[in-house]
Amino acid sequence: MTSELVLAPTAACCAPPVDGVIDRDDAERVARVFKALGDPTRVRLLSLISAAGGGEACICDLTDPVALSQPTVSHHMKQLVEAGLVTREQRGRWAYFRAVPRALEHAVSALRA
Amino acid sequence: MTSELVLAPTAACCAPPVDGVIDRDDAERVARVFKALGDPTRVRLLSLISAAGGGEACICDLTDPVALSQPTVSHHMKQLVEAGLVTREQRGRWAYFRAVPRALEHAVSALRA
DNA sequence: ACGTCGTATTGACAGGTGTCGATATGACGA
DNA sequence: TCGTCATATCGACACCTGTCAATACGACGT
Repeated sequence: MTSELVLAPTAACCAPPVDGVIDRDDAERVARVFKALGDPTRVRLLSLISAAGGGEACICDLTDPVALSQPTVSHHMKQLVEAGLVTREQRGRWAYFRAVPRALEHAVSALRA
Repeated sequence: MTSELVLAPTAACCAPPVDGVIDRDDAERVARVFKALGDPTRVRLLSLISAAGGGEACICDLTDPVALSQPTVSHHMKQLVEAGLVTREQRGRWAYFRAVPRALEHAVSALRA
C-alpha cells in the first residue's frame, strides 16, 4: 500500500466521494452504454443503421447483413435502444431505428469526470 | 423487406463489403474495447487510475475504493490491459497501471468508419 | 373477417462472466 | 535461507448472454 487514495471508510454504504473519480451510479450508467457495444454484432448493427439511407433502418434491412435470425436481431436492437444508443419508431408494420447522435460521446465524457 | 442493403451473398464466408459499414474484424476489435468497459467496476477502476497521483496506481491502491477482493481486482485489471485500455508495469513487488491516452477515442472513431 | 407480413416475446440451451477463498509465484529484507 | 509482502492463478459457484425455433402480436390489404 503506497498511499491512501480514499480517506473515508469505504465498505460501509454510500458512494465514497473520491475526488475526480466517477461515482458508482454514473459508472453503472456509463457501463450500460459500453456493455451494449461490447458485442460485435451490435457494433455492426449500429454501424449499419448509421450508414443506411436516411440514417434509418428496419429489422428486415439488418437480418441479412449480420446473417442472424430475426429474433436475435430484434433482441440486439432492444439492447441498443435500452442503452440509449438508438431510437425506435413504429411506422406501419415496420420498426425504424436511428442512431442517437452523441450518445456514445456522452458516455465517454462522463468517464472523464 | 423494403430494400436490399447488401448485394453479395452474406452467409458464405468473408466480410461482405457493405460501403461505409464497419467490417467484421474491426467490429470484433472495437467490441472488445467496449466490452472491457461494460462493467461498472472496470469503469471505476479506469477512472481511479486516471485520477490517481502521477496517473498510475497499483492493485493495492484499488482494492479498497472498489471494495472487492484482491483476486477480483487483479482479474479486472487483466481485462483492461488485454483490451489495450491500460498498461501494466512491474516495478519491484508492485504492478503499476496507467491509462492508455486515446485508446477509447480510437475505438469510438473506428466505429464511425 | 381473414390471411399475410414485419416484429416482439417465450422457452430452451451452451457458453461466458463476476466473484470469492485457497494457493502459487516472485521480489524484497533480515 | 527464510519469512513477508504484492500480485497472479486456480477451482468453484451463481448468474448472465447470445442464439435459435416456435409462437404471439399487430398492422395492413383484400
